[in-house]
Amino acid sequence: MVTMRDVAREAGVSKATVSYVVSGSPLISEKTAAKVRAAMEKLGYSVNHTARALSTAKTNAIGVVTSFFNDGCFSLSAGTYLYSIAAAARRHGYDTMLLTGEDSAETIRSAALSRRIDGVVILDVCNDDPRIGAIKESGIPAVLLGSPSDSQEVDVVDSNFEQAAVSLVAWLRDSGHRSVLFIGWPESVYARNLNYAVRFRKSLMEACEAARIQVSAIYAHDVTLGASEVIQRALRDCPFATAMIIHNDAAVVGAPQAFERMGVHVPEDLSVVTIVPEQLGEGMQIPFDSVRVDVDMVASRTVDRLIERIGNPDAPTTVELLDQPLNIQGSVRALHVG
Amino acid sequence: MVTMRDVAREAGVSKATVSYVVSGSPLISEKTAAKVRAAMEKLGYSVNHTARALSTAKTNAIGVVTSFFNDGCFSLSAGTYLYSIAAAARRHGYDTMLLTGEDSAETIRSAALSRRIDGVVILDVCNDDPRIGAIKESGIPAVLLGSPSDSQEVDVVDSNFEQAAVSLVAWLRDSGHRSVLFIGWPESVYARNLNYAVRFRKSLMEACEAARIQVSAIYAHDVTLGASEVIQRALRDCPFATAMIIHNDAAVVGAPQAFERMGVHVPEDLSVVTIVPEQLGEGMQIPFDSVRVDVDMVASRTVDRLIERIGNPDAPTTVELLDQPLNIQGSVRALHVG
DNA sequence: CTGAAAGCGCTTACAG
DNA sequence: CTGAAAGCGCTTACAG
Repeated sequence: MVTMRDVAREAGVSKATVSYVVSGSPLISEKTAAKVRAAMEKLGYSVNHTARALSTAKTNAIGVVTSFFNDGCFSLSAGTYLYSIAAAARRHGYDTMLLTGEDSAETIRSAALSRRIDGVVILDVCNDDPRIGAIKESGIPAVLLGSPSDSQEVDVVDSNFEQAAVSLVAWLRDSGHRSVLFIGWPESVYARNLNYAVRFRKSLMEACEAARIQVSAIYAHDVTLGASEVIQRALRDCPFATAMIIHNDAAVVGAPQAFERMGVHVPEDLSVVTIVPEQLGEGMQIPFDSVRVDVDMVASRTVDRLIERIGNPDAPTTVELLDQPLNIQGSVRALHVG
Repeated sequence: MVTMRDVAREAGVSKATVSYVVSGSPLISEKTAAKVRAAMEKLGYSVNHTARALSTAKTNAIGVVTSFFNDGCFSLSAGTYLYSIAAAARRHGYDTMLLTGEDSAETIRSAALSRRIDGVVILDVCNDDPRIGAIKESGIPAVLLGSPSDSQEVDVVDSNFEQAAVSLVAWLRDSGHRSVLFIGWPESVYARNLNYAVRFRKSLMEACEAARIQVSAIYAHDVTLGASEVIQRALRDCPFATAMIIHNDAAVVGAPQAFERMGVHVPEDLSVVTIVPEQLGEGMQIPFDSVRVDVDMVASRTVDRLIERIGNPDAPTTVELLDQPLNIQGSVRALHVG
């Protein structure tokens, strides 16, 4: 292994000078720097990350905690968030560590205590999430990608699911719809208090109430892609509904086939709106008017916030809910009010 | 931050003794060890991972390199592999670093050079994968989760796609089928030489030839879940085929709806077999006779192999292709030979 | 503008 | 069975 010592010797300077060149200090003359760079090049030197980390007390790595599963089934969008977070971290010069463990609160605690990471992003946040306690205890810089009812002074960045619900309801209301079906996640997701599910539903119900829209909620049995069953059930139970709001990635993906099978034409027979991760919408050509969650942007902002927090542990905490755009595709029909 | 010094002072012993206790050396008397443990407990000590890494020249972390995408669309199973790899690594006491970068060969090189990780797992391996060169150059311990045509003396662990193809063909042949449709990944996937796609197809074609089964291959336009289009096209083009082999996760997921829409009954009108990640099969209740790839087992074995390699860089390299079981669900009809 | 030196928090022969 | 000491490869005041 070639170290700074070797480079220093080769270039005829001291270790300190090499170090300054590596970190790009302007104090070093260009002439010396060139000499050092030549030596590094020649020897194939690369700074030892561990040694630097020990010296600076910074690992330049963040952790990301995710369960990967919701309700026992592999989450369709977990990978997307991971990817976007890792990419954003890299832009800041940080590596991303996958913090996967049985007991994720414990995982956070030990990662923090052993100083393996400088900060942590929490995904799939629930209300009363035990991981929040672990963060507070260990004092590790953290950002919740999710907005629990009580974030306990931990930074929050997330999509604005409240606004999303409001804008979808407004769109249906303005188009004259007065009776809608809500297709949700499995009940267990709400029971676990997963914040995005709970927040969207709550806001949706309130918006419908305010708009005097009648809602029937139907929940998927499980998180499967063949979720057409729930849609079928919904339409049977509520034949008078003129519109459907879907918040369930798998059901959104399965919906076009379900409609086709049942001979339901969108929007002639039924108007449909949804909320989905943008990547899902693109890749799968979701044909519904929908709020598109820009995962890359949300992840990016989350990492930005974490880096800021690492840099300034005492700054006041913030809650950022990012509005997501409504994408109109012609799946909502304007009803004649009569 | 509480260090070994603090613990040593508190317990009235030397740093060395504390270190031995932490690492569980049997040389320390139980009495002393108890004293030290009490001090650690009292002060809330936890070993500083970075310092240990510098001292031992081991990071206890592995990297995993994945593109997350195949053909521009988010891979349905990427997350599954990541999750299983991270879990397996954890069992060995290793952390998992997400190595995501534009130029993944370069990413590997720099991670290796800066000694951030002890070894690396490569996913989505292609024939002539440039990352293999980066591995050889940097000399970092590595395992390919995938089996390229030339693995250049790098360890390989993967599902046995050859055997999978053979067993699916045998099953169709024994059931009397003589003309089958093959639904593959988009052509771009084969063009990129993604090893699992290429290997499965090649083995399939050979097995069909040997069994005197006629094959028509149809490729998806893109990797979308609404891949029913390709199935529809296939059935139109080859109405005489009695069976279908699908190797394309998205198409497998979309197939039941596609059949339903087209009024095709399985297995009465058409026999169907597939190969899918087990997690997909479970979660999505794929109703087809299929080879189920046990991702967890493959990932686990991959990590085992990597840890062995890290422990013994000079051991001979191996290629492990793991047979996957055929799962019969009644989607193949026995034809009367006549 | 550059170098000598201390220090980051561990581990590990080695001596006792 | 335990401790003093060197060393891992960096960074960073500090002195010059």
